[in-house]
Amino acid sequence: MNTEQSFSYRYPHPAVATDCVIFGFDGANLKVLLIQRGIEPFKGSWAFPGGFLRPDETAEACALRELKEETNLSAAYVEQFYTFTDPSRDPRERVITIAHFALCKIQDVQGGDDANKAQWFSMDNIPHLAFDHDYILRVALSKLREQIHFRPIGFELLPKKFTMKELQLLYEAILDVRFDRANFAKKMLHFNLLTKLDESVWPTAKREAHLYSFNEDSYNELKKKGFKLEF
Amino acid sequence: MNTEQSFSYRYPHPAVATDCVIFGFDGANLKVLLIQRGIEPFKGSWAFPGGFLRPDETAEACALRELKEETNLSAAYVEQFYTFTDPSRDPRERVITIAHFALCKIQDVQGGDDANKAQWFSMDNIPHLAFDHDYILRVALSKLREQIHFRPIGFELLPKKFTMKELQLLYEAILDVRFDRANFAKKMLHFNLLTKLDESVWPTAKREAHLYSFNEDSYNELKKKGFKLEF
DNA sequence: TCAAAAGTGTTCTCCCTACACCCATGG
DNA sequence: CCATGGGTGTAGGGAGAACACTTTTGA
Repeated sequence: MNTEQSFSYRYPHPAVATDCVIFGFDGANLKVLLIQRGIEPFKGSWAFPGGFLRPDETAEACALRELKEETNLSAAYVEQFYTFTDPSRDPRERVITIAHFALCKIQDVQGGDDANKAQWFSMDNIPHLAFDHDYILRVALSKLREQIHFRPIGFELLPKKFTMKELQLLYEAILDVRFDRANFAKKMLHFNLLTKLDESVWPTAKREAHLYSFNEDSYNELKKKGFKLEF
Repeated sequence: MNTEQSFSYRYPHPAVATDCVIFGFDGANLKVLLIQRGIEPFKGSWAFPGGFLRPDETAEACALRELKEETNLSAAYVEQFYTFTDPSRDPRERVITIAHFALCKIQDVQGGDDANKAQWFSMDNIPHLAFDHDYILRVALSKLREQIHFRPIGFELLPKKFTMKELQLLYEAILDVRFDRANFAKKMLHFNLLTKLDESVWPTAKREAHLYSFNEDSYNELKKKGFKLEF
């Protein structure tokens, strides 16, 4: 480090913010929660919830706080994925943003939306976003796709109990692929991450389907040994 | 975004820096290039090269500039991997650092080291580092291990021409595993990323070994279709 | 002459793939 | 009674793990 400059750092400090790309899953499509901006710049445009870093909080704490303030979500899984530093990405002054993605069970957020004009959008129907948020979204999705190979974070998007079909639709939506029904189930059950419950449901019609839940203990076991989810 | 605060952002802005974890490979061990600090705080301790973000440069440009200034390296592969924001990570004032890792061919850097007291350290023999750089190094290594599954960035650490043995040792060093010689070669050749050259060398002793080079064209082909390197 | 390094081949096993088949239900 | 969706089984192919064999050289 060029330590002479450390104390007498003569350049103006940029503002530092965090943004939160919130993913959800409605049973068929991957969704993103957006907020409509009330003031300039980009008034009326949709954007990710976010805000400025306070003196005593980490980026993650900031992201969680903004999440709570703007969407009433609290316990979602949050992970920092990239910091965007283009000098002209904010027209007012220089703002760098530490971007996070959050995964949440979509049913939790139904309700307290109206105040902030928050709304879920399907990934294939996203409006043009404020600032460089279009770009940020693309990066977020590609990082989510990478991460899903190392941790079963997909489960954060599902309710506690879910059918094999729902799980498959989720992975298909995230990775934008199609799987063979039978083989997907076999592969998933191999990992020993799922607990087959005694309950079952009639999801849409026709036949009943078993319910599964995610087994956190098995996951912690697997983590120690190291493992990879392959798709 | 809480836009009321955007203009009249009343909190002091933290200083923003970049740090560069520089990985190299000497044919046997994974190495990290460290710089000995000349002034307080942590005077005499080893740390990563890094410095403060200037008003008109991106984080990546800053990382490349610091790399050049402090180690004379220029064309290494650089990738941002995490931003560290703990409020007390710098004892002087609040500094957040956008951390990058750089991969470079170790032979390129031999030479212009002395001025800055730069030195290569083996991963299994790292001294206690300044600031939170011990922690940053652990994160850097784990991100490097993740990335190596999606892009063949390992080749950035090898000279233009290399033997299969060297390639294997590199992957073994990065992932800290052992591979079967025959199976590793078969797997690598399957990807079609390597060009077998007509030349060969006597690496250490005993028998001659074929030389290979990394085939960028095949890699770009593969990227379009999407692929995974599995180990 | 022997050990080490490089190149090559072989076998076994397991898992992924691609289907096929059954069952239960609602229309 | 038939289309649909859930559950399960199976044959084939391919890839990885383990290991054996050969060749060439330096000590």
